Amino acid sequence: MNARRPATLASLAAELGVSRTTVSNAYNRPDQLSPELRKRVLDTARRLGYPGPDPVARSLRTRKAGAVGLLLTENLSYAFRDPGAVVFLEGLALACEDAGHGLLLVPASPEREDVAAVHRAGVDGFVVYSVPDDDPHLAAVMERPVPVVICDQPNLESIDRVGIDDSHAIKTMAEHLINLGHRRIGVSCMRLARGRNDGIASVQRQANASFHVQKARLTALAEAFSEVGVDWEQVPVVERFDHTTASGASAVNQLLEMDPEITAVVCTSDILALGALDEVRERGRRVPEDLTITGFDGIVEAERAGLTTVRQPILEKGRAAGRLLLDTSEPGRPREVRLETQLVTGTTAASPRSVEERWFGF
Amino acid sequence: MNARRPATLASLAAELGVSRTTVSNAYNRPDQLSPELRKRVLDTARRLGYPGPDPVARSLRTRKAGAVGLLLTENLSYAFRDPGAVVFLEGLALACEDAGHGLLLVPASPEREDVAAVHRAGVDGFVVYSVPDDDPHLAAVMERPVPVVICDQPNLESIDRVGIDDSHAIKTMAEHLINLGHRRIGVSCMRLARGRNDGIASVQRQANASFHVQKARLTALAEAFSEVGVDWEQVPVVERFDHTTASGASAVNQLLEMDPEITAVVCTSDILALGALDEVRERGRRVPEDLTITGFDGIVEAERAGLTTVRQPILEKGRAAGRLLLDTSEPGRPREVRLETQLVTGTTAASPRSVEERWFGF
DNA sequence: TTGAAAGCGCTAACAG
DNA sequence: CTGTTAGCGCTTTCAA
Repeated sequence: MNARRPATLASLAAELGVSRTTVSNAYNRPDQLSPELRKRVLDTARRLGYPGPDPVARSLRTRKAGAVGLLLTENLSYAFRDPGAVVFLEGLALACEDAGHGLLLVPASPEREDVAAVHRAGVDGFVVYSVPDDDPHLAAVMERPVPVVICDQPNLESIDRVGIDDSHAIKTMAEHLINLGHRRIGVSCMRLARGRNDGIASVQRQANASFHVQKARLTALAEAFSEVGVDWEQVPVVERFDHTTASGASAVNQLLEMDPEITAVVCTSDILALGALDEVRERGRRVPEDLTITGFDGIVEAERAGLTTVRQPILEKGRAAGRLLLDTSEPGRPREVRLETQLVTGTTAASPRSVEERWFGF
Repeated sequence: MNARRPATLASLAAELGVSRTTVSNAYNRPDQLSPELRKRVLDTARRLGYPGPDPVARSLRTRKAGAVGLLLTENLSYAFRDPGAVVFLEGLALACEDAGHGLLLVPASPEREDVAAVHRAGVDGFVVYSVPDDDPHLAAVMERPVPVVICDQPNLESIDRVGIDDSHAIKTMAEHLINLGHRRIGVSCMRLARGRNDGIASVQRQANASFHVQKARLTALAEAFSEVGVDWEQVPVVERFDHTTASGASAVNQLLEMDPEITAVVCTSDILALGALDEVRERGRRVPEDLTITGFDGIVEAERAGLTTVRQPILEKGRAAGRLLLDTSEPGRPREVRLETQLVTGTTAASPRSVEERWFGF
């Protein structure tokens, strides 16, 4: 049992004294041969330990792998550590499941530039989840002669895409804060480029960001606040490479150091915001009384914490990406799915208190 | 760009006037040809839109897919909804990553018996995560001539395995409860067989359970409590098919209905326990004052809730499974990795109060 | 219903 | 350093 390379379709056919076609049909086209013969074939197969047609050989012949490849910026394992990514995966898995396809997670470390894994992947198409414009893995994916769907970023012409209107989404948040009276803010954002930079993100760096989504959000924030007279050049923006709550914590500290007078910290993700929230409270400041903190994504952890944030339908993004990829009818590519977002008014944003209030309490 | 089936290694070779070997070497053995020639090959490839060697054809030839398959009991998407499963996946992904292998999630619904996906999977081996003894998908996996590692269950001779000592683990919990003075308990457990059964699990059903892990835990509980004079036949045990907090909630209700006098509810998973915890508190009972509730697994949500539980190293299980599978040296199979567990004394278990105390408070 | 012929696209000896 | 020879194991017209 479980012997190596025991029998092939050909050897089975020989053993039975029938043609390979017949054996193949026994497995793939039951209606193409008599039930008795089929049974005989299958029985003999069992006896010989023939495990059925080799999937790789079959794939080569049929040009179908029955699997979807997923490429993401991060280490494979990261996908399971980030709540947003997990939900995206769930949605994608749902779509794959429906189509009877497997989901292949392609190992693509952001550090190591090992594109080989992309070349090795036996898949019928790729879903690319939120990678930078200049990602070499993405380039490798694009070379493969299979359909590709990109989620979130980058924003390539001629490629199917699913995402949200980041600019609009964060503007609803900006307006919310502006209406509350905030004019002096700080921004905590995610990685802006492939190179690690944990610190200030200059206006220059913001403009050159290779992560389209982050760039769009920063740009929209700048626009919205500029309109009410804020000089964006003066707004402290800090960037963190790792997407963790620890990053969120250190980022908020840096912001507060750069400008202790800020009344609100806008985070471009819930993870960063949750990290900031914990840190700030731990250091004795009250949220939202002393400081407003907002997030982006709408993950369940954020909801649980009462975070004021922007909710995007992450599960739907995954599902839509999978469907788009697996949809055989091709009604004019490139296609685009743009999902709706929604401002979630939690308990971490309030009007800034006047300086007197801050010093003297109520 | 992105044209269909544009060029093959052979056509490239013809175009260049060299042999296929040379082109192959250009990709796979850079040291086997002059840098100039290699460059010429690669340049021409780019010009012709040749995407590099076809991964499937290569796999067929080399008999390596560069991916490991994962089979689990549940729908693919479930894997991302269950915190324990997510952590397991993370560990497995870590191991795959290290080896540069992809991770293929094989769609295997517990309801639909579609084994085809297992046959289609182009992988170098399978990790099987916690499936019942009689799972048809498992049977299909076993037929494939590739290495297999089983995690948790079932407990097959001749197959590499990673798991914990379930019997010992839950006994530490049983002893803890017994020491606290509990003698009248109820048990909430997970699915015992492939068929859906949301309700009482008779002693008979417990004995016939096809999920080895659950069975081991129940058996060990029965032993431990029998030793102190408890008649296991009288202990209410309820089973839930879906592994959700909602199941945990309904299960605890059913237990309390069956025997309002129980002082502790032992759950065989943290998810069930957390569901029970919420439900019981919502209905006005205090935990642990009025009722003790315990879990199993040690997921972070449990820790956060202060659940008294048994922690098992889930991440390590995933990683160990991956390593075992990918470990090329084969020092005498079948091998087994047995991980340690640890009783976590949280705040949801305490000594049962006497009846008087219950009625009259302190 | 069954069989014969013709590759799918590639790599791995081995010989030059 | 380069080419020749032989398949990997299967499916699929097409004809019998």
